Amino acid sequence: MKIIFFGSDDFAAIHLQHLLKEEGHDILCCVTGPDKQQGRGMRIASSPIKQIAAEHHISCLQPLSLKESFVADTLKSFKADIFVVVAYGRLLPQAILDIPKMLCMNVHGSLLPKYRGAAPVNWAILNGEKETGVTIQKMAFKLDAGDIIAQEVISIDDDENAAQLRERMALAGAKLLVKVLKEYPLGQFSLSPQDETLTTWAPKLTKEMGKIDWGSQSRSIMNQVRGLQPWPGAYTFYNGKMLKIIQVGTTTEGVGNCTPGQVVKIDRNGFYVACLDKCLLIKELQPTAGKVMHANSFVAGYKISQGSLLSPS
RNA sequence: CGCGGGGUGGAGCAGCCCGGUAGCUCGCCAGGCUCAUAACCUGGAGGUCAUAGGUUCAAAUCCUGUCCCCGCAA
Repeated sequence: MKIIFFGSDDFAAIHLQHLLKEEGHDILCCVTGPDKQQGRGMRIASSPIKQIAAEHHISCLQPLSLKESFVADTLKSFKADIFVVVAYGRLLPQAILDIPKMLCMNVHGSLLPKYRGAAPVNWAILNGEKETGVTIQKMAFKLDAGDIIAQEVISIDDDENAAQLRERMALAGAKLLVKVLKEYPLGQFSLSPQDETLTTWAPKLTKEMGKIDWGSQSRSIMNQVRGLQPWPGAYTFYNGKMLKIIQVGTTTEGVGNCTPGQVVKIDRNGFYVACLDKCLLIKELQPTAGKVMHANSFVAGYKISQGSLLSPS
């Protein structure tokens, strides 16, 4: 099939790679966001999609906006069968959606109509879901509201974080995508409309969401730590310095007379911090300017002891 | 040239400002105590102080260059 691929991040990259490996598909062009200055030193970085496209000698469009007039014209000139859109990061105008012969297809990281929006994987974990999934939809102009072509349920492991889950889902999504394209070579996809009444949203994450309130339930803090990986990460402060909390575990340890955020106990596994209901075991963290380290290393070097206080600022 | 932190035995840190003995918590090895232990006691091994040069009687420490790592911000 003649395909034009829209995407930007690593999640999209995995899908693109699977399509490239598959016989019978012709990736005519990739569309991704423009290069921008980013990262330490503000160097110019390009998306993983652009890099893969370059390796495979596929042309790459990086329009600032899809409304620029040359974009639609260029895309039309390829006479593609399908547009595949994965984590592209911006809405496709109707004028673009109408271009491909068959349709625009999107892989979304949730079981639509649940978790429509930018960060479905993170929100599933933040909300403590036990399972989520990937959905392939025929794109409509309304965000993530298209008819469903295929879905696959994926269970969420109890201490899996969003980065790990996302990687598994990218693989599952890529395989499902390849399968769907193979099953319907003529584009006669089965389409089932979404039940709008079941719609929930997964809006973009913010830095602010990462701030840990030790006065919350330990389970919800654990979900926060898991769900905000790798960005923005859950963080707290010790002696005025920010600590990113990378991995935690549940415990049965009570909080005693300790106030939320206080270190109740230290042992081989890490250190135990008082939350609202019980303690949370800190296993792995990262101080500012430091690398990710085991809690024990942190205790050794930063002189954490029973009664030390982690605070929200 | 976006802002900032850092590279010191296997791990994490202190020492640097104010040059002069290699320090702390832990791990590791050996021995001891104990019914027993992730506990406790004693002893031990292990470091070109990132790297190149400079200043000095003397540099982890002061000056200059280089490499590498990380946080913020975007």
